[in-house]
Amino acid sequence: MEKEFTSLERARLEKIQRLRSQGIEPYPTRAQVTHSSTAAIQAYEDAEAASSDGKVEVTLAGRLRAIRPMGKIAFAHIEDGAGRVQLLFRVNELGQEKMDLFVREFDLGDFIQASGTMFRTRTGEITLQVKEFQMLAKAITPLPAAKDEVVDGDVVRHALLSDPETRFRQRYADLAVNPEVRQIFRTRAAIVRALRQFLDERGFLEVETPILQPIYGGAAARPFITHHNQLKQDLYLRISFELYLKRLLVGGLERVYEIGRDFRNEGVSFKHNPEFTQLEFYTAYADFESNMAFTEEMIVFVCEQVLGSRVFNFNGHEIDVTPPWKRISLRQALIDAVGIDIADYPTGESLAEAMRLHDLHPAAGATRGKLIDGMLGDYLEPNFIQPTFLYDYPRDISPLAKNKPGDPQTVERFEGFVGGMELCNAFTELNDPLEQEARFEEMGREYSSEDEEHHPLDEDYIQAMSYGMPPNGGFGMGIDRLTMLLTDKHSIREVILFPHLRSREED
RNA sequence: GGGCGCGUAGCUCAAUGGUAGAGCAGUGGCCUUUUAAGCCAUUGGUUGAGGGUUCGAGCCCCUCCGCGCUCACCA
Repeated sequence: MEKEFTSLERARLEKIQRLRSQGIEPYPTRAQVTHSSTAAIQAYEDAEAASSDGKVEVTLAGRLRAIRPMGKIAFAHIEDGAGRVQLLFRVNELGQEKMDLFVREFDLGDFIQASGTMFRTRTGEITLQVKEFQMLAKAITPLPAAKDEVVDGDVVRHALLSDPETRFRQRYADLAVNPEVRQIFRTRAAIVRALRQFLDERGFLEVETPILQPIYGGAAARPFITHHNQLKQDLYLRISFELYLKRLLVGGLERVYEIGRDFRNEGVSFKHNPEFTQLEFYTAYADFESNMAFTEEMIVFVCEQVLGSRVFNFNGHEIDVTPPWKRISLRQALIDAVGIDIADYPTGESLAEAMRLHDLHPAAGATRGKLIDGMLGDYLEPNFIQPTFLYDYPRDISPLAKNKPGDPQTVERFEGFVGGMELCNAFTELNDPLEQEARFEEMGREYSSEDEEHHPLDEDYIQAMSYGMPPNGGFGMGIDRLTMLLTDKHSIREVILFPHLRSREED
């Protein structure tokens, strides 16, 4: 397919030709940089404070974000990873030929390098007086942004790229013109770093387990299927790490965690992307109860590391993660919210009938657990704005969790909610191999084999458990959603660098 | 998958069914401390794609593509 250039791009291609005809390489191999933009400004301020006469000589590099030619002089701003700094080009300093070169052939978006002396302009802005400059990389396509304005020291961008489709399809352009987008991903990295530090300091071992799996499991989700050609074997992209991580407990690794990608072949929404990042950890001799306190401690640690605060704003709410978080049983929460005591309805049929009496609409053919889960999502989750642990879940939607003693319908499990979203999910892990096998078979009966959430029986997992698995508590949390909370973004696409979009048809 | 909305210049946006426009960017010119610099001139469009109605369609109708919101779905 022949690439078609716009008139703006053709103008810049002609500039490349002109540069080359003058013996100037528009994409030189190397740059020499002595200071970042902010470091150069700092160096000048330091020299000023010391009232030294020593001139601050620097070589800076960055992307041209503003040019203001005024005849015999021209002001420009370049932006680098640290910030932005003004450049002053003067014909007296450079000569007419170099001045013309800059004004005629350099464009917004080009990467350039400039050397000279730092000084302060009449308006007080610390600026590089340019003695030498060169092109580092010519931009052919103009950046999708208008010029910047500086108001009281703050950069105000006009006509900034806002079309979500372009922003996500051409995330590089979004990042290039929207600095706050870059900040989201710095925050995201800081969150992951804080989680690792927290777990590493507590004796956890970070591990990696298979992404390509012969049997998927550990969650109720439809998998992506792929194929190994040479082995002639279908494989699944993992939907969770759970079953592999717990195998490691059998092997004597008592505290393990993994941060990585899960893949679920389901609909996309503001809080669902087909691939997303998950943290899971498993702790021998822990249980769901101790995991609640551990979760509170971990989230507080992350917030303090990343935000320097336990309080943040999300979607117009001030959220405070200071422990203890609200704790309420799923049963009690549903009594409060919809007036149904699930303990009174031991079967799916009776619960569905009760829901109809309360003018709710039970999904046809759903199991008791799925009905409860449905009410949870509709009537509980959106209202859990402040951090809340919901605990004691129905057994039939939790096939890997251990029974609550004395209550055969309920398992020791909790989910943590913040900002009206499920953030994490944890339970006391089932470690009885015979019961685990029975649970898988139970699932097999209740969910038809056509059901997308049908759980395949992982015999090797049973085999592992039969060697003896220490009692343990497991935990899973969506990193994307935690990032949404800490950056006050309300769509998962904002916190994923390259979110999934439908392919565009070539024409 | 259903419903609602959106798609116009590189970006942000206008345009009762009646000649497709503005700001910024671009191009040419003036301009030696500006900062969305300013001033003068000027280029730029298959209005997402295709079909239909009409004397005439960016606008009305149909199909398709993409995006958003929402519902369904989602341990």
